[in-house]
Amino acid sequence: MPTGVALQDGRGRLLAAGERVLLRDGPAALTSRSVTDEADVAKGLLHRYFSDFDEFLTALVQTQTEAVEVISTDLLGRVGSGTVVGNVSMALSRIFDARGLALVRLALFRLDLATRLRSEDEPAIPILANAVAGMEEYLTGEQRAGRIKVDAAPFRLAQAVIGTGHLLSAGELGGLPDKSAIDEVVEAILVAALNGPY
Amino acid sequence: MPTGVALQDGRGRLLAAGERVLLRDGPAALTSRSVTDEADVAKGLLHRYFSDFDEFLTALVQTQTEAVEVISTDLLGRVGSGTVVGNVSMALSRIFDARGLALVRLALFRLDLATRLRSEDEPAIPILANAVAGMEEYLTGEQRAGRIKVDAAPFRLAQAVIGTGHLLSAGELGGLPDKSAIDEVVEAILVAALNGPY
Amino acid sequence: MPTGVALQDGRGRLLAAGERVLLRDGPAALTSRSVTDEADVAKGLLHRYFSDFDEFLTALVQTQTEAVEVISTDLLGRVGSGTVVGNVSMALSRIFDARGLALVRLALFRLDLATRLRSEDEPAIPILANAVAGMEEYLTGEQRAGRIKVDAAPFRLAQAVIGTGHLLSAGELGGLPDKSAIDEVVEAILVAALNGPY
Amino acid sequence: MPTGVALQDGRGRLLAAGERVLLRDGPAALTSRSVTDEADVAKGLLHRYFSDFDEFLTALVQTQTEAVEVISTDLLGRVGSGTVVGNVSMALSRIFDARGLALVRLALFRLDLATRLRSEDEPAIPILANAVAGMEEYLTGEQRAGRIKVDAAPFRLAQAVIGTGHLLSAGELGGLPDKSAIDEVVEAILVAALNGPY
DNA sequence: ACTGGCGGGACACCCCGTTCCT
DNA sequence: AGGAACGGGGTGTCCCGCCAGT
Repeated sequence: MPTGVALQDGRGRLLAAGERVLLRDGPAALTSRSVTDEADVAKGLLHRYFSDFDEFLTALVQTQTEAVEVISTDLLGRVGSGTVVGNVSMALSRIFDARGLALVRLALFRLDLATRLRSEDEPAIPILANAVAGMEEYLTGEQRAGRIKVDAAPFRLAQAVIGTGHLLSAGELGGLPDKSAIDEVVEAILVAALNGPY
Repeated sequence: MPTGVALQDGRGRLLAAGERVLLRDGPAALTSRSVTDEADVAKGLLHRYFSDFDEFLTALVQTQTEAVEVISTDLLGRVGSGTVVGNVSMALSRIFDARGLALVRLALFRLDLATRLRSEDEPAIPILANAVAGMEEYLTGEQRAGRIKVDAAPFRLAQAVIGTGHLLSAGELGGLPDKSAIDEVVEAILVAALNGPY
Repeated sequence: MPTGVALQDGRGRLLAAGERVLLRDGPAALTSRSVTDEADVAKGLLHRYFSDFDEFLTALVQTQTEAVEVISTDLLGRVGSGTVVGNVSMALSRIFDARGLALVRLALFRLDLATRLRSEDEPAIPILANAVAGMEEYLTGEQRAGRIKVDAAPFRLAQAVIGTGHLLSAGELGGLPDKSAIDEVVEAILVAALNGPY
Repeated sequence: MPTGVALQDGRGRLLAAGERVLLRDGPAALTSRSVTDEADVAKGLLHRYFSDFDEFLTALVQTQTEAVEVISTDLLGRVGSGTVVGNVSMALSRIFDARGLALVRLALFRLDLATRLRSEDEPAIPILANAVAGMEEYLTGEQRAGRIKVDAAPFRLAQAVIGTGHLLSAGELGGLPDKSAIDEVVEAILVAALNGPY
C-alpha cells in the first residue's frame, strides 16, 4: 500500500538493504528486485536514486571505500599510541570484515564498476587501493614518529599488509580469521621495519 | 597462450576458449554461450564434456591449480640456489600472470566452486590456498637449508608473500606489475627472516 | 505545493486536457499521467473527479455523444431547408472532425466503455449509434417533408451515411477529407432516395 | 522442457495464436506473453521471428490485409455472375468477420502500426484502404460489364459500401450482423447505380 | 482542496543454462 | 555435432490508484 509520505533517505535505505542482501545471500543474489524487496520499498525507487543498477552497485562499493577512509583516519590518529602491530591488525580487522570482504569480491568480479568510480584516474581496484593508501600514510606517520625505521618502505609494507589481510580474510570461507592469526602475520611482515618492540 | 594441452579434444578447446574469454572480457562475461561461441563449437558440446557449467568453471580453476603445483615444484627445486627473494619473486610472477589472476578472481567470486574441488577438506580458496602451501613448503626448505632463520614462521611468511603478490597483480587494472615492484615488496617482507643477503 | 485556491472546473480542465492528448498523440497515449500532466494538475486530482480512469474515459466519450446530439438537433432543424446532401454532408463534417474521430477510435478500442454509458440498453458503440439515430431521425423528417422517397429506408441510409463518413475521415491519416469528397459520396448514397435534385 | 525439435512455421503459429487471443480476450489482452502462452512456445521465440512486439502486431494486421486481397480477387472473379448486391454483401461478410473486425480495431487504435506497413505510400488505414481498393476494382468491372451505370462513381460507392459494412459489423457488440441487414444496406447504397435488377 | 511520492503489478526485451531432435 | 527451443529470471520502464501531507 502506498504510504503517501516521502521516504527519509531512500538512497541510504537502499544501500543498507543491498549490504544486507550481500551478506546474507551472497553477491550473486544482488539484484535490483532483491534490494528493493529487502528495503521494503517500491521497485521504481531504486531508479529514482540510481540511473542504473550498476550505478547502485558502484555506490555500494563506494560506501566501503568511504568506510576505509574513516578507518584510515582513525588509524592515522593512533600514530605513536598503542603498538604498530596492534594498530595495523585492528585496521585490517575493520577493513576486511564480512561486509568489506564481500564488497571487495564484488569489485573484483565486476571490474568494470571501477571505471564508474574513477573517471580519469589511474586504474585501481577501489577499496584495496584506498586501503593501501591509508595504510601507507599511517606507516609513514609512524616512521616520522620513530617507531618505524627510516630505511623501511611504507608503500611496500602497506601493500604487503593489505594484500595479506585480504588473503587471510578471503581464505577462510567459514568465517573471518581470529585476531591472533592477523597479529602473527602482521608481525612477521613488520618485524624488520620496527624500531624496537612495537 | 600455449597450455601444452592438445587442442584436438573438445574439452581442451573449451577450456582454452574459457581462458580467452576470461582474459579478454572478465569473469562476469564467462557464460556457457560466450565459451562455446569463442570455441566455435555447438552449445551442446560443453555438456558433453562437463555435466554442468559449474563443473566447467571448476575445471578451469583446476587448470590453474595444477599450474600452481608445477610452479611450486619448480620453486622447491630452487631451494639453495639463486636468491630467496629472486625465487619467490619469480614464482609470484608466474602464479599471478594475467591468466592466473583472472582465475583467482573467478574463484573469489564463485567461492562455492571450491566445494567441488575439495570434497571433505577444510574450506579454502583453490588457487590461493595451493599457492600458500607451495610457498610454505619452499620457505621451509630454505629454512632447513639455512637461508631463512629458524625462528621465522614459514606459513605466515607464505601467506604474506602470496597475499601481497595477489594484491600487486590485482590492484593494477591496466597491466601486471613490473618485476622490480615485486622484488621490492618481497624483500620488504622477507628481509627480517633472511639469514644474510639472499 | 498546494495553492490553497480551488481550481475552476477541474473536471472540465481534465476533460479538455484529455481531448488534447487524444488529438495530439492518439488513443494509445491516453493515460492518467498524460492527462494530468497535460492539464498541469496533480495526479491525484483526476481521482477526485472520477472514481476511475475508465470513468474519465467514459466521460470523455460522453462529451462527444452530447456533441452529436447537438449536431443532430441542428440537423433536424434543417429539414426542408438547404439541400439534403448539403445538410447531411455538413453534419458528417461536424461529427467526424478530428476530435470526434479520435473519440470514435477510443470508443472502438475500448468497447467495454459502452457498458458504462448504457446500463440496460442494447449494446452499441456510443458515438456512432447516436449519430445513426440522429441521422435516421433527420432522414425520416425529410421523408415526411417529401424530399426523400417514401419507399426509402431511412435507417439503412443513415447507417450508410454514418459508416461512410467515418471511413472517409478515418481512412485519411494525414488530415480530414475535403468537403467535396464528402459531398460526392453522400450524393452517391442518397441519389436513389432523393425526390428530385435536393 | 526443451524439445530440441525445430518448430514448423513458428511465425505462423505465433500469428495464429495472436488471432485467437484477439478474438477471445480482445485487443487489450494482446501481449507478448499472452501470445506465446497461447501458442505454447517459449517467450523468446516471438523475438526470433519479430524484432519487436509492434512488428508482430503489424504482421498480424498484415494477415488480414492479405486476406482482404484474397477476398478481393474472389470478388473480381464474380463480375457478371450472381447479383452485384449479393457479391458485395458476401464480400463484406467475409472482410468484416469477427477476426477482421478485431484487426481493424487494432489498426485504428494503433495508428502508428500503419507506418510500419507502408513506408513511403500515402497514409491510410491498412485493411480498410485495401478493402476499398478491391471493392472499387470490382465495381469498375461490373461497370464495364454493364451492370453498373456508366455515370456511377465506383470509388465513392466502394467507400460507402466498405464504410457502411464496417459500421454495421462494429455497431453490434453482441455479434455480427445478419445477412439480411447487410443486404438491405448494400442495396440502399447501390440501387441508384445499378442497371436493372442485379 | 490540492499535491506528489509511493506501492504494486505488468510489460517488453534480453540473457543464461540446458535439453534433445535432426 | 549442430543448433533450435525452453523455462526461468533479471532489468528498466510504465501505469494506475492511493494517501499522507501542506
